[in-house]
Amino acid sequence: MPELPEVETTVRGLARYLEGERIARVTLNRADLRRPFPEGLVQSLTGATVTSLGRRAKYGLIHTDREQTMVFHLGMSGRWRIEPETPDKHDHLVLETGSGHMLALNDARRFGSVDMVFTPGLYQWPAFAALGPEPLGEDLTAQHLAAAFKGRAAPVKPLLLDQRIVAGLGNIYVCEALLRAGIRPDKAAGAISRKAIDRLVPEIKAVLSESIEAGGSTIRDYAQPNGELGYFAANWRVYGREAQPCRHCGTPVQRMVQGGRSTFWCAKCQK
DNA sequence: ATAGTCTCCTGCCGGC
DNA sequence: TGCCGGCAGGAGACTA
Repeated sequence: MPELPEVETTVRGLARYLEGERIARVTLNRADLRRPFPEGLVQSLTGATVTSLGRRAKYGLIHTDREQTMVFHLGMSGRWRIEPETPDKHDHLVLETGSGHMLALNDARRFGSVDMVFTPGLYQWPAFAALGPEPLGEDLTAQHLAAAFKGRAAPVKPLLLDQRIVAGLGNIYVCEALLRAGIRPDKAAGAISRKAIDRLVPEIKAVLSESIEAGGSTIRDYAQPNGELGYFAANWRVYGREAQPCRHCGTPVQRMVQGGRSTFWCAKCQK
């Protein structure tokens, strides 16, 4: 499910149930996701009060009053289920708050992760230290991307999925941003003009912002027992639309595989 | 350093 | 109906 907008929407939804709340009970229903749950996770969280929530790239952050932050990643299939009416076999970690809310981290494929990190050193944590700039922040500039692309023979699309270059983009929004900027996904990154990069940066920010806004407007859905939080597929211009007309020019959308992952693009709009 | 491939895991969908 | 292959939002470990 989750790219940056989905994680952001998830965090905002969780905040309504967790911010200022004491965690009364933590239940682990298995020992691991992608990696084992951290040692002492239950003990670290139980009795702690959540001071605030946040997000870095595709990671959600649950800060506690013990200088410990629970860092979660949703992988491919992760989601939080709010007040689930019935347990699900993929509810791997369950939090119960002092005021009786129940929140279940559900992840069928278990590509996600949970870590507890010392809050004051959070951004020196190795996984975070390696991340590139937040795409919605001021650090993602055309200059930054131009420097990252310089001399690179690799196609631009897989490079934009590299979290060291931009932190938070995933397969869907990279496809969408490249379409909007009119850049071929298989163009060598180093061959992309500064002018095209100047178009790309605002389109990255726009597509992410629009998606967060759409998510925010349907945040009510998030609180439903099934915990579904969909992508806003109706707004996609190319992703998942092979052979359907490009929403800009009507030409059938193409699909190709790059690095083992599907890329959707328009041969007419993207040069 | 860079580029490309493979893998983890489960669920779903389409074809036969 | 049931089986099988292919595909899926991510990312890290490999290899050349």
